[in-house]
Order: sequence, then C-alpha cells, then structure tokens
Amino acid sequence: MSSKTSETRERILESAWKLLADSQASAVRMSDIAKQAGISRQAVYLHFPTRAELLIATTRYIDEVKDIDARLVKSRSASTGLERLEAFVEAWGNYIPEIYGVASAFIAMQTKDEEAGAAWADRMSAVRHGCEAAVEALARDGRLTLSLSTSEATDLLLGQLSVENWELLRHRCGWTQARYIDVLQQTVRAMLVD
Amino acid sequence: MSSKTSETRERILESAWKLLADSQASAVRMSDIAKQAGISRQAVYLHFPTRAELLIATTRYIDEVKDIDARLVKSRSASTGLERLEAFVEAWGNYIPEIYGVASAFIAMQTKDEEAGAAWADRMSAVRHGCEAAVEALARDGRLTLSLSTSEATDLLLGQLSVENWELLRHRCGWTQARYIDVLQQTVRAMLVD
DNA sequence: CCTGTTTCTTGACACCGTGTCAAGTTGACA
DNA sequence: TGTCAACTTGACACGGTGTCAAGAAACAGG
Repeated sequence: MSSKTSETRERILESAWKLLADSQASAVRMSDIAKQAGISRQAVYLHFPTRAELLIATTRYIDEVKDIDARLVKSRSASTGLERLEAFVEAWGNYIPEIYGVASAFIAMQTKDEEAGAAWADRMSAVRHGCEAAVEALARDGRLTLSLSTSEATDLLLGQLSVENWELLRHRCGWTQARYIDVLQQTVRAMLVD
Repeated sequence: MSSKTSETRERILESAWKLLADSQASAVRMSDIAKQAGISRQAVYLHFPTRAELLIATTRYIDEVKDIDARLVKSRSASTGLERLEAFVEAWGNYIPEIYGVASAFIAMQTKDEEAGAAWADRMSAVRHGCEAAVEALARDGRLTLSLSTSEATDLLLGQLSVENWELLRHRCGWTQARYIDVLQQTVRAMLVD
C-alpha cells in the first residue's frame, strides 16, 4: 500500500537525480523523468504537484542520501576559527558536485518560478548560516580582517562558495576539484583572515 | 526610408533596455517590448529574427550609449599593475549596474538557448581579457601571489567580478554600490597581490 | 473469490510564449 | 499614379507544463 507509493516516489526522485546529474541541464522535462522511472508522465504528477516541488524533493533526497550533515561535523568541531573556515570550505566545496545538477536546474528556474526561487533562496540561507558560523569563530579568535563586518565577511564567503563560482572555475575554466578546494581555501583566507 | 527603419529599430532597443532595466527579469516578453515601442509584436520580428538576437543587439546598443571603452581607458593607462587592477575593478564594477537587466536576461536564457549562451560567453571572454591584462601587469611588477598562475588568477578575478556575484552582494545582501567597489578592490588585492 | 480502493495509464485539452505565414494597409517618393 | 518598404492583423505550429476524465490493474479485507 503505502510502501508501493513511496517506492514509486523514490524511483521518480532517483530518475530526476540521475538525469539532472548527467544531462546537467534544465533541459530535463517531466516526461524525461517519467520515462526514466518507467512510468507515465501523469503518474509523476500524482506524486509531485509541480516540477518545482519535484526538484525541491530531489534536493532533500540527495541531502539525505549523501548525508550533508555528516560532512559538516568536522567543521563544527574545529577548535580554531581558521580550522573551521578551511573545513567548511572543504566540506561544502566537495558537496557542490553532488548537487550541481539539481542546483543548476533551480538556478535556471529561479527567474520564472516564484516557488523555485524561494526554495533555492531557503537552501542558500542554510549555507549562509554555515558561512556565518565560520566567520564568527574567526572573529572570536580576533583574526577577522578589520575592515570587514562579520555580516560583510559572511556575504563575501557565500559569494566565493557559490555554485555559480564553482561552475565557472570547474567547468568553464577547467580546474580540477582538488585545485578548486586548494585555491579557494587559500583565497578565502587571504580575503578574510588577519 | 532607411532612417525610418533605424528609427524603429532604435525604439525597439530602447524599449527592451528600459523594460529589462526596471522589470529586471526574464519575464520581459517580445510582446511587452513591442507594446512599449508602440508597434506590433510582428514588427519586432521584422527587425530582429529572434529574442536572443534582440538581446545581443541591446547589449551592443548599451555599450555604445554608455561608452564602455571610455570607462576602461583609465585602467589601460595605469602605470603599475596594482593601479591597473584597481581601476579595472572600479570601471567594470560600475558598469555592471548599467547592463544588469539585459545580463540577467542572458543568464536566464543561457541554459535553453544555444545562441544566447554563445553570445554571453563571448561577452564574458571580453571581460576576461580585461582581467588577464590586469593580472599580467601585476605579474610583470612581480607582485602576483606566488601560488597562482596568471591564468588561475585571471579566473578568480573573473569570478569575483561576475554579474552573479554583484547581484548577490548588491541585491540579496543589500550592499551599496560604493561599498561593493571598495570591498571588492580590497578583496581582489588580498587574493592576488603579493 | 469477489469487491472496493488505491495506483497507474491513456488520451484529450487549456495555457503560455516563441517564431512563422499570408493578406491587407499605410505612406513615401518618383 | 503606381510601386516598394514598413507595418498591421489575425491565424497557426510547436514545445513544455499542468489539468481532467475514463478506464485498467494491483492489491487489500471480508
């Protein structure tokens, strides 16, 4: 009964994830997802009222499977602000590739769809909290650049760690993931520390 | 005759510019532009074959009216790399607000429209050349951070000066334009110099 | 086994925006 | 006066989202 429902639901989420991951485009239509899941297009609408809500559910699903929380443990338990900052850059920077497909679908949709925009903004505000915590740890250590308020420093860090910036460096400029993490740690440190 | 043609053409470009500037959305349709210009939707297609080409023409029009070249003179004539970098950040950073409307329309369109993607990439490669020139001037002075190649430094600078980053700081985080320029000059200097 | 409910399918349709087409109007200028 | 270019009007195709209704299939519980 209910297990059947959630089984199909999960197959839809897996399909959306897969298609978004390797087609990596907003060119993934509802019918593509249905086909991938081996069901009819209408069946998808029985589980998710709109494309936006399907995408939202997909991010949540990925977060669960890839255990975003576990990845952030190390940064939360860092003893110094600097360590926390570097651990956060590493954790989030290495998480971006996992969510990139669905993230870019969101970014593309944002402009047209109110609901999608709100969902993505919400998600980004969670990342912002992570940035803020690292910046505040830095400030407590007295190592935050004097000319920046914690809020400004948080904003800058968020911009540096944005999916758009990752996409620019990794895809358009051809950086490796390892180099991306390395350089970003160094960059963010130069920007915010001391 | 031809003056009538180019007069209408210009009215279309002005209309597109205006609508993109204050609606600041990709929600600007061909019919909106036509209405604003006081002509029929089809007349727009007599001057511009597709929406993408209209947007491309609009950027060129803005570049001309707002004289992007004149704004870059100061950075090109700087005597030191550092001066050149700061002048470039100021010139481009202050130009972004002028083109933001049409830029965000391009960014939104990029994913779906091949042609628009290519046009925007082309435009960004022009900005990249500006970044590269500043970075190379810095390298000639021996002041470029050792751990970065000139190409990597250029990529980072491009990301920092991206329209997306400007949007984040100015719109979503509420920075003033003056503060944006100030902080970015400082940030970019910390990232790339010495 | 039969019956009722939930899940899914099939196929139709409305809506919106882009781009196309064809026929008709207006105005300039020669 | 006739011709040509710019523009209008109104229709249509296409692709994608979301809706609706009728029926099929699976799977309970009695």
